[in-house]
Amino acid sequence: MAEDQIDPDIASWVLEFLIRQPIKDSIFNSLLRVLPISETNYSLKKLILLRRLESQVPNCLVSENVLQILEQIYELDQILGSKDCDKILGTKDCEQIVTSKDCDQFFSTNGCDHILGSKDCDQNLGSKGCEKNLGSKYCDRSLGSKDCEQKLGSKYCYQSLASKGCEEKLGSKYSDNILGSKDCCELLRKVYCAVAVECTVGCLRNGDNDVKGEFFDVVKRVWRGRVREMEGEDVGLVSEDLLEWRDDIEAAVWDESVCLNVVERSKEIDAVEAVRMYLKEEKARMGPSFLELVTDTLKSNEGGVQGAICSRERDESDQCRRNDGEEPEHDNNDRTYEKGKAVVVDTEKRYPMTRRKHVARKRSRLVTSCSFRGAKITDVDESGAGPSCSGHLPGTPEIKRVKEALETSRLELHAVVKDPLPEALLLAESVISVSNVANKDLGPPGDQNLDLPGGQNRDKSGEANVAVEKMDCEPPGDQNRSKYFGADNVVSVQSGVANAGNGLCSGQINAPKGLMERNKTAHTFEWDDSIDHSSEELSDSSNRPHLSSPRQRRVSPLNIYKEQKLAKRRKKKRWSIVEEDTLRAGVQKFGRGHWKLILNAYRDIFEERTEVDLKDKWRNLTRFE
DNA sequence: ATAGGGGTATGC
DNA sequence: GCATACCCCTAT
Repeated sequence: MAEDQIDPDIASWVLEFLIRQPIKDSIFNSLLRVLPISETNYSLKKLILLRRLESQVPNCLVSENVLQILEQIYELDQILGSKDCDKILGTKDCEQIVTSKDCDQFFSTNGCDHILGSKDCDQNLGSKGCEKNLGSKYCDRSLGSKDCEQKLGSKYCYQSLASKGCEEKLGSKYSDNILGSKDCCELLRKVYCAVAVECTVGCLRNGDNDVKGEFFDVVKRVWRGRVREMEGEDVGLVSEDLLEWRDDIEAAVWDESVCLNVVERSKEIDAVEAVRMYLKEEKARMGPSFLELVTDTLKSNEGGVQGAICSRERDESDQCRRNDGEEPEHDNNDRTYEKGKAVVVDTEKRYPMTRRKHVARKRSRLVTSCSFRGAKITDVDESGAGPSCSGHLPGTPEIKRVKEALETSRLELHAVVKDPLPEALLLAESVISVSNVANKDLGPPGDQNLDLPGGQNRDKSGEANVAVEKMDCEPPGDQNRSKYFGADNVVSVQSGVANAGNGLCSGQINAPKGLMERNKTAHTFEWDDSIDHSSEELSDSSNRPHLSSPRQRRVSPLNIYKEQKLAKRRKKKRWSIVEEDTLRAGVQKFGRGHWKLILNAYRDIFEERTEVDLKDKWRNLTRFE
């Protein structure tokens, strides 16, 4: 793992938690950009796709975009459902899933311009810089198998990443929850069929002048394109129903009576409802987020942590440690450990957690100081803890502290909702903080400081420096967001966020924001490790873990001039086929001239486009017609 | 928010 | 130089 990055697992926990919350898509996009997500975290990717899917539903936006999402979900299901993860991780399948295209979607390299604070990425940091920070290079560097093996050792890889013994490690319950089941695949097929039909026949019902032309275009794109391609590749998403509809629709292209019949039959299909049902099913299967599970477990089981820790005391086996080569080879009673080294708590032994045991293990070895891509998330409570660990067995007070810290952070997360992004980071930090409490109090570290060997990068001041600026408030993606994933499971904490979110953004346009939309006001600043020791004035009076204000990178007047000059004009970006098709579909659905509506409806497709761009492009597309 | 004119970059 | 695509400005 690179030194200056937050632990990808922590990032994924945060995202996994927030994805179930009614947070605006734009904010979530920002999170996706700043948090390092493992390329192999397929379940999280699936959650992201499900959220994208859900953001389409409330506005009845059954478009080809929905088909694309469903196809991606299916691909992820295939990977998640595979028993031989080794095969997946190194194969073409994997590459297909984690291609640069996906990186664009998940990490939004375009948004990188914004995050890095300039309008011309090439000029200031270059596309290389973007890739380093967010793109595939970054992923490769921090999570790629080669690096992973070097840094973490194969054993750790085996534990952390989806591995051959996936089912064994994760437990059957977890597998059942996360991995795609046959039932769900069947449901997915039905949804796909319904959406494909709706996409096609919908334009016949709702279209205006050039109904037949548009219908034929959709037939070409969906049925002769997508469906035929899938059929050729024997993709399981293709059902018999789908093929029957394909035949009927093809016939409808040439035969008016068949066309009328198809339109009539299609009325029996409610694609939006089908998507809703599918989402409901998936939500029910996935259950609560890991963080909620942890807090619930801590609340319900007094002896959970203690048991785990005791277990650790007893079981000092190497499998609990990271075998990363940087780990000093001394036993747990060695008092010479540096502060910041993390203790390993084998949560699997006693922790009553039935799912994600692999991450539960990782949770317990969180570092005292964690970097966050140029920003640092550091230990908050340094008081009273010396450089070395006490080495004593944990007592009830320590357990209480762990629990209270986590619970307090959880409540604060929901109480302060003006800025969800820092909240997410706060949550991540709180997890780290809780871990720190355990680390300091629960004995010597058997594990290593994961990211900061020797503790060199630690901020001794105890402040948490996260270079993320507060973002503005944008309209909620949808009022129906109160029905987010896992709503049943997060009743106690969700309402606050939902209300506050709606309150903050009330009165604004209730247009759906694409999940991958970049936030125009969000930006981060480059961290300069060499200077910062000016934390005193930034320290928060509150006891909770806090995030300090970002510090802006110094920019020379020459560069400022360059930026201003370059800011005058965006970088030219060619329209993709998908964008063009989506624009056509949007015009067909909403009508020409409703550019803002179309943009909002397909925000994730029209990344970086404005309504004017859409208008101009339509002008170009129709210029010679 | 949208429409239309015009500037600029790019490819031929 | 021309055509085209993309982008920006401005009037409505």
